[in-house]
Amino acid sequence: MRAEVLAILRKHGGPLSAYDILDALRPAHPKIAPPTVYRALAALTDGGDVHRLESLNAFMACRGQHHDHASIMSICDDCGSVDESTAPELMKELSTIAEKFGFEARRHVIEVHGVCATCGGEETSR
Amino acid sequence: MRAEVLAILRKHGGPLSAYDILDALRPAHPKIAPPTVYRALAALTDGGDVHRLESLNAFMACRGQHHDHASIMSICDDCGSVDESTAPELMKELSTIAEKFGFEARRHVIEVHGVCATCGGEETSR
DNA sequence: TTGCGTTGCGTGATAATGTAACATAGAGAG
DNA sequence: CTCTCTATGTTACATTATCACGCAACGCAA
Repeated sequence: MRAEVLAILRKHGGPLSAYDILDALRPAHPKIAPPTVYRALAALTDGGDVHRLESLNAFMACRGQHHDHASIMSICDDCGSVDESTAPELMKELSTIAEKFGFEARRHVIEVHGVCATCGGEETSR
Repeated sequence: MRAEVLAILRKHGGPLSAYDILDALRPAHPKIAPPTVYRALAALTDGGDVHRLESLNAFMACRGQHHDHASIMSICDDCGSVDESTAPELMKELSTIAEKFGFEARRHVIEVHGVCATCGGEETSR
């Protein structure tokens, strides 16, 4: 089941809601219900194969190889595309900031909303 | 209405769901419905008086003075407390990373889950 | 005054997202 | 075989969020 969910996410490329995935699974599994999908997604996100986009309530296959460190998700509010990038040193800074208050960081959620290159056109040279 | 919602959030101090707020408003407004609360929250988040915690589906009064730049929300997964901090230079870095792909950043969501000083200080394996 | 646009809110319905609780099925160890 | 563990199926429900419509209040200009 996890493999099927992962395949759907990879094939689609972009973010999908749990219920989009549910619909995609229905042809093959007519009787499928939400808990099955959520369980598969939980296992996949735990394993680092899938990211959850908290600000979209959606899920996306992790591109590239598994990394322990979290990713920066750049979300285009215009076309809905999402780009994944990493910046380990930035994560470290972030953890350090939290640690100043005795906070022990375990999971980073970093999502940047904006407009992607395609949608933004070409101006805005800063 | 916005003022009432803001007062409730400030008084509580921590994060509240929209429906928690709804319940808090019910004594004074017996006929209140979800759209009213969501409209007030939308206006308050737009104005920077309230933060939305995307990974909790909750809302929190902004502490300190209004800042244009986004905040880093440190969320304790144990006790639910949330600390707000800022790091403008880190935001800048983050925007810069996104800009490498031609992405124009407009809104940053940065939420760090972990264990706060109070909860982590004591040994607990609940 | 009247008319007009804007804004905020009420109302009812419904959509979208997520979980709890318990039942079932199959693999592997002893 | 039987026990146990894990994954999944199943039913029902809980939580979070939005849509569409209408109305009342306000400011403001003719």
